[in-house]
Amino acid sequence: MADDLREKLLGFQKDGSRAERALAGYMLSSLSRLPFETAASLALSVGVSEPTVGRFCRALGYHSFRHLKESLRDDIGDHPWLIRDRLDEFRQKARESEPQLSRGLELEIAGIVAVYEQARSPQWAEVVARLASVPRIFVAGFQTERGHAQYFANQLTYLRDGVQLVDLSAGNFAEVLLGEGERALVLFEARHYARHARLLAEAARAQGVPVTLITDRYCDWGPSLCNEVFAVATQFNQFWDSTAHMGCLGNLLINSVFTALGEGVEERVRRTSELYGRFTGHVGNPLSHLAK
Amino acid sequence: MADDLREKLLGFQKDGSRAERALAGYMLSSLSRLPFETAASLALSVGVSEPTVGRFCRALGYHSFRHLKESLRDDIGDHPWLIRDRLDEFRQKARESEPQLSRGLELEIAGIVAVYEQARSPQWAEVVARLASVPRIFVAGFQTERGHAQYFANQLTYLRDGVQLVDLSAGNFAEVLLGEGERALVLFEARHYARHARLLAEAARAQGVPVTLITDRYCDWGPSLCNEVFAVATQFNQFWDSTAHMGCLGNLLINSVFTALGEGVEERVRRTSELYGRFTGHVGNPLSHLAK
DNA sequence: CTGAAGCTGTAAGAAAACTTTCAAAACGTC
DNA sequence: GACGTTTTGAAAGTTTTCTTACAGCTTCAG
Repeated sequence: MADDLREKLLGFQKDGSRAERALAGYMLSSLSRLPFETAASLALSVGVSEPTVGRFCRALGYHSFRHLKESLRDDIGDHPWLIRDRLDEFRQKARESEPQLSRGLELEIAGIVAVYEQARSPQWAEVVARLASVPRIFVAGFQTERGHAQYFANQLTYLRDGVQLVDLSAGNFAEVLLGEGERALVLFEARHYARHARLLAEAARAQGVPVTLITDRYCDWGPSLCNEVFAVATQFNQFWDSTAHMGCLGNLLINSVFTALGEGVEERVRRTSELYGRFTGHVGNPLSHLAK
Repeated sequence: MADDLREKLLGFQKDGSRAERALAGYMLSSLSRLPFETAASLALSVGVSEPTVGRFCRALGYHSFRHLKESLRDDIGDHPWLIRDRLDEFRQKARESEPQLSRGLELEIAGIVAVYEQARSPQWAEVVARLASVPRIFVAGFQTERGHAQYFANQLTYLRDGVQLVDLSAGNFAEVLLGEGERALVLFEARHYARHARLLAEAARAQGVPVTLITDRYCDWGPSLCNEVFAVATQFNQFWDSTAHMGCLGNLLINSVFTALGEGVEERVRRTSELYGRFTGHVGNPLSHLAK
């Protein structure tokens, strides 16, 4: 839509009336500051009246200036992007028949970008260093997040020794809390299933075990109990929350650990995957695509 | 000043009251979307009341949420607010130090777009119709894909009766293959762990059970054995494949089924989530964000 | 268990943002 | 320059956003 918007603005800048040209020009030159503007502030800056701004927005195809801003939010717009054509096409086709799908896609992309942005934070570097060095790592997740924890633990096991998925069925967290030596805990948690995760985090903290939390944006206890908190987007214009992006983040984390571990790790990956092959019959080498 | 805000938020995130922690956390994790928010939209997202947002802003030293936004504009002038600009910035900054990260993000976005494209296919509509109508649904996944299967089955159980995760520990697939009545099978599979999945698909096909396969782009047996095949991207310039996007696809599928089921389903979701609450202590209603 | 302090939400009211109406100004056409 | 059309702004109205007042709830010390 921003793509759309930009082109329309350019059009008005050429062929519009006096006020329209002025507005279009100003908006084009300060697109990135638009979210902070209001119809009144724009009117003042450009030197037109407030109703004119409103009319202009309607001429652009929006309902109001508010609506224009709204549609700018999370809109990846006219970026010269790798898949731009496909994205454009999708959005165009979906906009009429399934607008909520198009909106969901935008939110999802924004979520992924946010994940990758976190991978460049200092926090991230700390966790990676820890997961690459500490002798024992525990991974936990409850309810639907158990799947993420399991996936994460599995993958990490390919890279290094001493990774263990925390088992709730014992009814306690003895393995995490009573162990000896340096440890670290990685916790997957989402809003609706906080109880166990929180208890575990509290206990781990009390034991001096560093805790890394991967959660949604609504966790209110994470920062006070955990060493690092990474929040992923969970609302994609769907009927309820999805924690799928935790998988993306976890995966990216694994990848960083792989890089941090350096040389020797590839050998371990090969051996681990051989073992899997022997006992459960998988096919191929997970590193095969690197052998180019 | 923006760092000021950031630090204050971090402080509240740790030591604030319940509402303050929640607000601070949410605001920190979506700082770049803040200009698009309003006190009301924030309140809705975080699950607090509107006055609480106002009070919190005053505690942060601003006069109102409007005022906070206002000063954001001046203070972090060149922080990218539009997702397009954030992408730009990410690519630019990552290009020198972590080029593979930037490339990974591009691939990941392309993957998500591809997932959403599939949601508009005729195949998709067929699966959705089936999952909304058939009395019994079996979900299976092996190795790392078991997590996805479990997540999918859990979510689907919120919506309807008769969903069952296939258990491999029995050593056979009797529940799927010997049952009576109309059934459907949803299978999560990835390249390296194909054996079980393929056997199961073959057997199901022989029994006339329709099979929906969610897999990577390297599955060569899917189309000949399954009624529908959805392939997700799995290579994101990382040291090996990630099946995280299966979570996105599965989730989108669930959402379509939700829509297809129509009216009555919301009541079931509420009741299911009550049960979860009673037995495992989750917090809140997964549909709460729909209560507008 | 009790009471006080602090936190939070509801409901109603104030302020801001936006729209509508209408008349004046600008523009183009003859 | 006169006339009709289009564009624009002032003023008043509507909706949205934020604040205030107050009461219920939670928490925590005694």
